Amino acid sequence: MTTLSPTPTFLDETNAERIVAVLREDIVRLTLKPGDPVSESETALRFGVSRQPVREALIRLSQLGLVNVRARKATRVVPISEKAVLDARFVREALEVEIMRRAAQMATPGWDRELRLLLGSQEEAVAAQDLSAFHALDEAFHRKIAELAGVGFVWDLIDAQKAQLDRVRFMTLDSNLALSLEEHKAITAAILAGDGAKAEGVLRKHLGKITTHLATGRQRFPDYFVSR
Amino acid sequence: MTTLSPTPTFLDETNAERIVAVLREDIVRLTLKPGDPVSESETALRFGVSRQPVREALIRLSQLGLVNVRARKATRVVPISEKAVLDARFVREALEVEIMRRAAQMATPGWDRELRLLLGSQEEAVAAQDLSAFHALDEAFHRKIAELAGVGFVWDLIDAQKAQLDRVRFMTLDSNLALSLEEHKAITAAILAGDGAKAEGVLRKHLGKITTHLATGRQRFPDYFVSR
DNA sequence: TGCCTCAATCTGGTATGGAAGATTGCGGCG
DNA sequence: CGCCGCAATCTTCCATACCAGATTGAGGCA
Repeated sequence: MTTLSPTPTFLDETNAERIVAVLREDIVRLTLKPGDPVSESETALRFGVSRQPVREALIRLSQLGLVNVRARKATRVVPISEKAVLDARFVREALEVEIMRRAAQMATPGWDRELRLLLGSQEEAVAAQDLSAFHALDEAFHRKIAELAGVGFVWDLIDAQKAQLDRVRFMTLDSNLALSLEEHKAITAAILAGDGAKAEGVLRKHLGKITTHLATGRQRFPDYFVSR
Repeated sequence: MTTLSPTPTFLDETNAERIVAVLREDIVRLTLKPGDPVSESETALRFGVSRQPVREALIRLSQLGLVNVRARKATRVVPISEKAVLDARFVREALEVEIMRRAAQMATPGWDRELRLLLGSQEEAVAAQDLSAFHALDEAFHRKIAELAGVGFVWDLIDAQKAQLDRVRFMTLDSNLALSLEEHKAITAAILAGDGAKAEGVLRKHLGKITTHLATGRQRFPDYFVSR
């Protein structure tokens, strides 16, 4: 039974916001499976609140494309759609390519330390084969580059897209951490060298892996996908 | 007094959705000015509904970055922030550059007719100096390219960003329609010729105009902007 | 057996009232 | 005159009740 943290009442965080965070995690990690119904009243019971904050959380999640809310029809976790995933990839790639270009232009020697720090932590995660740690560090790495390039805001958008992509990633439990780390290193080197085109090329390949994950994921969990 | 269309009840469109559309337009067209309070109860009275659908509309608008909803503080139209506008431009440019590249790669002779049709309508709007018609056609043109490139979905994201940009545009009443039309023609030609780099170049310049609008807008309406 | 009908029960959308924190303005005091 | 405190009034957030359409399942009929 998930209950809302009664103690911290973190700043002014509202119930609805906490519910969004929990449900989003449930959906991305496939605890709530694609197609599962997410009833307002049941969810309200689960969190020990009324329907209202749940309802508002679902509105937010629907804007993230994670649930499908229609009048007088059951709200459901949206099935994974190949098109939606590829669209999300398109958006992420477009945004992050531009970030890479900008980062390569702006790079200063001072960046070296910050990036190598993150790469070091990734080394450890790879050595320990700690998937979830690496996943978190992966995100931190990409976000850090955006922040260094002065467009940290953009990462919030990418994060929204990533929800679609992460569901696929969690289906396949992408495990080639060493390769990802190598690509991160290549990206870092290209940026520090001011070679935007190189960074762009590596990034596109880096992100392209989602297509193979998509195929294997679809094979392993066909009923998580929208029929076509 | 704005009242909700009582007749159509368009499909299953909900009150909250209609309110979103109206308020968004009010904000983008500066009928609701940056900093203006948008009270739940007053807005409910205005639309002749209860506070609940208004509240949900405000949640959606806050996710679009148009209003600022905080617990127990007055909800207000977010002031225009130079950074937010430039961020929105960054996002739009990144996405649309990628669309242009893709469009140039995929272009077929069949596209010619569709695009020239829109350009023709724009000619008329320019001749009539009909700003709002041109504005609508401008959006239709960019959206059409995205659709032709098979990524119409992406335009929904751009549309969300455009809300920030359009507020500035409405402040300055950008009137150099002829120049915009010329750029549209250049973009069309580049795409049909398969010259992605050329299309990208023109587009970047096309979108770059926002910076001058930002300057003049800030000069004319300083109190619409966030202080810094 | 198979299908059709209808009622019980589900769904999300809306209305309303109350609660607690924020804001505001007035009145008293130094 | 200026400042402080408090009460009236605002705000959003949440709980509860009700509504109409959708779904479902059981029962009756052919």
